[in-house]
Amino acid sequence: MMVEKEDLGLSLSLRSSETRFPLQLNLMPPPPSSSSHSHPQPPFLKSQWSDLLASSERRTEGPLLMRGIDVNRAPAAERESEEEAGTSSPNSTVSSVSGKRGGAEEHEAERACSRGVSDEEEGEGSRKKLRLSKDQSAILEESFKEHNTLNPKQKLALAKQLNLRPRQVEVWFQNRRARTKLKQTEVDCEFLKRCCENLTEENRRLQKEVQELRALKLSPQIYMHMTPPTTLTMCPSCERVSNSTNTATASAPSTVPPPPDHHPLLHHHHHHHHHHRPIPIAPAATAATPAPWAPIPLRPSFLDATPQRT
DNA sequence: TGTGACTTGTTATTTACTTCA
DNA sequence: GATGAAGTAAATAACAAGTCA
Repeated sequence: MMVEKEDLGLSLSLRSSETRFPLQLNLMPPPPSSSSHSHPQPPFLKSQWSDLLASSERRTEGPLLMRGIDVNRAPAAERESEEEAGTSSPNSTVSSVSGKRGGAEEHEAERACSRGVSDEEEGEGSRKKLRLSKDQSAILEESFKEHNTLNPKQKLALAKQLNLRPRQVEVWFQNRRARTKLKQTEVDCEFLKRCCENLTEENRRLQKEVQELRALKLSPQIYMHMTPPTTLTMCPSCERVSNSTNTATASAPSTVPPPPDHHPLLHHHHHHHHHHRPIPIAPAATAATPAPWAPIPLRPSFLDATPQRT
């Protein structure tokens, strides 16, 4: 299933109700919908669909309302049939006809039904569109906020409530999911761009700082005034001097002058529980030893790739 | 431009059938 | 030969992605 395909890790949060926190990437698979995926919908009875087809055919005989809500309004008998079919033992997967499901016919029937007009009336290749009323849209939106997928029962109930065909409700939800996902992808993309910019700036700043520190450490004046790191060190907190090679400490206040150029970042703050350890002022990284502050690439590679849909 | 409807491809599930111990 | 488990192909539904109008 597609949902599983998106579980590769960068699946985006596509729920409109989750856009209140649009920067969140949904790395988890969506909750298993209660749709009939795991419990396939029982086939509609052929007789019922024959009736639907017949009623659909009959509609073409009378005057047609091609626009507005009337186009969507299914005959009462049809709606009844749909509801009956949908609510009859949804977990029953046994087909009475030699194990084959009548799905293709049902699908075809529903599609024919969903057109609202006959093929003759429709003309070649034209797509008749309805426009949902505000109320219908609002109810659909509300329902979508609650659950962005519909199980057959919900679909039928909603269709009945809205005087729409189940197929229309289904299409609306499919379109809604797709467009929500698109918007969410755009939002996430914007967020990632901003993240990248921030990180780039941060990286630039840190690299500059590293360069300054290197310059300070390499500066000969500093070394002239600095005690070798293996001899005497002083804890800046308690001003005790210790020898790095032996642990004997001088209780007297240190007479070692502080380095003239005391950069705060060179100063390793010592807490009292380890204040007698020497301050490790390491020599500058040589060419042989790679610097631990190897620059981070300014631009993550994943942002070079344009966001593409799978 | 927004959106309802459609087509196409993918995936999961069910069922019938076959093979084998 | 009968039987049950395991494997497989076909049919189907639901969905995403893309497109049309």
